[in-house]
Amino acid sequence: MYSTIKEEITSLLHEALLKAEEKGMLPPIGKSINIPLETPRYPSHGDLSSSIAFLLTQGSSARPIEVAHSLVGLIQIDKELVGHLEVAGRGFINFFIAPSRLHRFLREFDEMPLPDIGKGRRVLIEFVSSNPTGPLHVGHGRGAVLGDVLANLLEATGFKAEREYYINDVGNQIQALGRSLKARYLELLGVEHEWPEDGYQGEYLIEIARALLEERKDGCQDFPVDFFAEYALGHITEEMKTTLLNFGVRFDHWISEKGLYKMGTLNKTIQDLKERGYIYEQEGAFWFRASLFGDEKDRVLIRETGEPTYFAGDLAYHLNKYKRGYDRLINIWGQDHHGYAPRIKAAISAFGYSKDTLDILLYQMVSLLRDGKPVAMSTRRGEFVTLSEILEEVGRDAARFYYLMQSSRAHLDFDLELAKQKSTDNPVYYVQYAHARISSIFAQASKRGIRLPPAKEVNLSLLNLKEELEIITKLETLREEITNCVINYEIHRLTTYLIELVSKFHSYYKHHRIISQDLAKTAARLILVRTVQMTIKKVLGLLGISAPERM
RNA sequence: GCGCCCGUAGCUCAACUGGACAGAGCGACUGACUACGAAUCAGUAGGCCGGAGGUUCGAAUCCUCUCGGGCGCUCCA
Repeated sequence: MYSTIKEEITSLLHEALLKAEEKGMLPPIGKSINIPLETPRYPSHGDLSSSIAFLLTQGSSARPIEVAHSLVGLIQIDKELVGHLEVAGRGFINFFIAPSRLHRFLREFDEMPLPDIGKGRRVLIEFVSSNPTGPLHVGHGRGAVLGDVLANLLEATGFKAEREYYINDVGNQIQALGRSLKARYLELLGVEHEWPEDGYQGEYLIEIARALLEERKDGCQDFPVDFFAEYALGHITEEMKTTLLNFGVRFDHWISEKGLYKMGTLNKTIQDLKERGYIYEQEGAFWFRASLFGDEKDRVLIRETGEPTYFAGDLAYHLNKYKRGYDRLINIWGQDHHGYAPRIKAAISAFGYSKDTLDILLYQMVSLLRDGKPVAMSTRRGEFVTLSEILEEVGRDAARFYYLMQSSRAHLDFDLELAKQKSTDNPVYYVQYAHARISSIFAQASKRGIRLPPAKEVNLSLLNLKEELEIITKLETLREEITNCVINYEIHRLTTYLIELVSKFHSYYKHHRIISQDLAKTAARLILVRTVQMTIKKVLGLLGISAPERM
């Protein structure tokens, strides 16, 4: 099993700590102490730096710098790992990685899998799940990319991840959708009709009405609203599937709310809750005692009218997910649903599932900007730019990268002009360019009849320039970076990683020849840039973005 | 009114989850293509991390207050 440089140095520190405890130099702190070790901002502070001495002296009169020195005295330096180390500042311990350790990383790169974090555990990611009353727009795009990339990351790190879309195909808004389509249909026939008060005014319904007319001629005037609702739903979900596929997002399951009702899931769930004593009747409605489980108040499950609320269906749905045997559930929601989280968490704990098994990843709202000005959007009024239009205008790669560049916790301005610019304004091309550039180095090499031997047969110690060692160091941190992404759901870090890596490469390329008369050095450098290329490709792949050979 | 999130360079955003001197890109201004792709590189300018207190060896990061923006607070979904 491969261990990272960081893990290896951490264990050096760990051993030194144990020794110090044995010798009575330190009070026993317990072996479980979390040893801080991080990449410092400044290269002069080493490749990795630990502030452990500060931690150890907290609350005592001991001086960090002295503790640091004694610890350093106890560290068994492995010359193949650490070039040298020093105590600096007021007590930091700085490690400088031995070049030979970096060379070993390159040599073994091909056989190095990503860390197995999941160990085969099954995770269900539910995302997008937009109401099927109209086309997808920018906001849904953000959820779609986040969910898709998170699923990719989980799969790459040993989880068994499945993607799911929950279709809310019942309820008031679906009725409104049906009435709206019927109105449009009658309109096309020139029949006198009233426009429904809560109708959906978007153009898309006119198109769907035309399709219906084409298919069924004028025989549907007296059909019930349900018929029209069904027809509209079919069209809209098909459209959504197509858009998502164009965006590179594929779902394993499309779950219909109506389907769950038909299976009796809802009734069973409510019955079950009743037996557990978490339901009471008041003012003609049935309430769930959510406040017993951390929600701020109780919630209605069955309305006075006898109809279930959306929450009731969602509760049944979540229970259904658990019954399908997943170890962990992830829901990706827009920030506008955050108030809903305690409710659904209360529901699952009422059924005995730990709240920790459901992670709700919230992303902030997205505004669409054109010419620097926000574009107002409303599904109901039919004013919006669809995701499909954005994709057409910006392109899949650029759109995905744009979404992924910033933390999901921050509000996102999707600026159409910025996103589609083919310049360094748009880092996606900066990254892809590096990949294409390396391809062309290899084209050049083969034109000159150079063939690249396996890394094991190349003298990698010829890679001793500062820039070269920095690039390898950066390559080596990928595993850690990915681990952090998976654990903290901070996907935007991968785009930052790529930009940093690629910037080091471009600079190196500009200043040093890869292919030269010196065959041994050429081979070593080719191994280096090939590893850079493979890394770019790997990460872009996780982000669902192509890695072109030329552009 | 209550709750959640966000305020960092002119603009869009980072900052390894409490570490050492605050980091990129764009925009502005200089410079670099007769050897592997200039969608690139090298450099200059730009900051009271919204504000005020506090916690400690150390704060953009944690706590309190405050100002500004977003989103919630339905028998809507």
